[in-house]
Amino acid sequence: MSRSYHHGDLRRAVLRAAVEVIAETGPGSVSLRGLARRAGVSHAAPAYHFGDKAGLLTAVAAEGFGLLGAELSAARERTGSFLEVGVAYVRFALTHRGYFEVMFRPDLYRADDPELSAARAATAEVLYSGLASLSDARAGADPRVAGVAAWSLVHGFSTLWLNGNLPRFEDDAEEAARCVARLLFQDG
Amino acid sequence: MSRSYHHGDLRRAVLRAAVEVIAETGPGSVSLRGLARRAGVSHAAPAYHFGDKAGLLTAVAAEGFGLLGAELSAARERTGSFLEVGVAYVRFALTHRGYFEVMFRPDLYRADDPELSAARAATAEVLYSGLASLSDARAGADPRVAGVAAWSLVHGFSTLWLNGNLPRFEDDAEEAARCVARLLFQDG
DNA sequence: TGTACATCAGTGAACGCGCGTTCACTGATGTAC
DNA sequence: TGTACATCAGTGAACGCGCGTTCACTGATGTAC
Repeated sequence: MSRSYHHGDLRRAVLRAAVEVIAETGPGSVSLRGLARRAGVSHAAPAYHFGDKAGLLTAVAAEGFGLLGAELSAARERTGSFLEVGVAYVRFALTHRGYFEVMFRPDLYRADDPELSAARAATAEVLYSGLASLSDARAGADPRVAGVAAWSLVHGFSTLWLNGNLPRFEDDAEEAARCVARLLFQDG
Repeated sequence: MSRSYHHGDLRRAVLRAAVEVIAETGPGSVSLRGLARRAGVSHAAPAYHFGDKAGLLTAVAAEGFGLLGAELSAARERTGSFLEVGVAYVRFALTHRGYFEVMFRPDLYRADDPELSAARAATAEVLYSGLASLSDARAGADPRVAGVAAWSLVHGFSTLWLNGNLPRFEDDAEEAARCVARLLFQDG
């Protein structure tokens, strides 16, 4: 990538900086000037590209939903297990903290952005499509309720772990998540 | 309360303002000057009392853990049901958002503060003491794992609901939480 | 009961800082002829 | 192939703002005598 006047991929550079900063110190400490500094571009460049902070975080969230959807799909195809889809959700949260911390905070971005909405819906589809097998196992359970339960469990585990609230009874977060999820997803 | 030079209960006034602001716009938008304005005191007063923002949020978290512990205890004594303790957790999160949003973000406060640690430990005790009955029902489950599962479920539900991520398939969050939790806490 | 003094809670002016935003600009690239 | 011009990506100086912090201060309260 030439170090000329035109950066070439300023958008990527700023997004990368954003995800790094958010993973380190949370979305609250994102400033356009700070990202510009980290990405090595002029302080006005992020605003030039993304309009404002909400525009930037919208792009982060959209990209994050795309990545999450891909990882959940891959886990389902690789293992055929809904339990493992849940474990993949936790793994995503822990390894892509910079995305995860933004995605579920719609107050931080423009939730009606069409690109974001599409990515979000595609991800939800993956999550919910695995539910048929789960609710078969639990006779009579409303699949929507079962879906929210599954989502709540893996989401809660992820946020509690990320914020350092869980007793570290396992070094391995992924294995801990699997044990925990097994109590709800008994097909595992 | 006299409107004299000495406020009388400036500490309470600032804490109340903080909890209100956090419930409205999140902990990121707390500023000491903003709280002072809202509480009707001089801009330097919050720093005078709490030292800095972390000191203020430490006080918020400590008070929050005290309130949560009391509500969980009350729910257990009122109903004798671990399921209802979980529902009370969700109810607390939704009705005391200003506290809840701080309590599980130890990066925002001084987690080693003794008063806070005590309140936190007392709350954990209430949560975990109900686990014996739960793990009896699930033969062979490690009670620590069962505890983390229960906590993850109600915590995840609370945060997803608060941030507007759950499809509102029920108007009544508390009843929705009860349905969801029943899938894990089968004693309900 | 009255006076003097210390202490304590809170004030408000002043400071320097990083921020978002604006805007005239500049340099590279693409297109027409 | 060469020249002229338009467009587009990014710049950098300047602005006004709200913030946290400092510090000399003030006014109320408590204590000693």
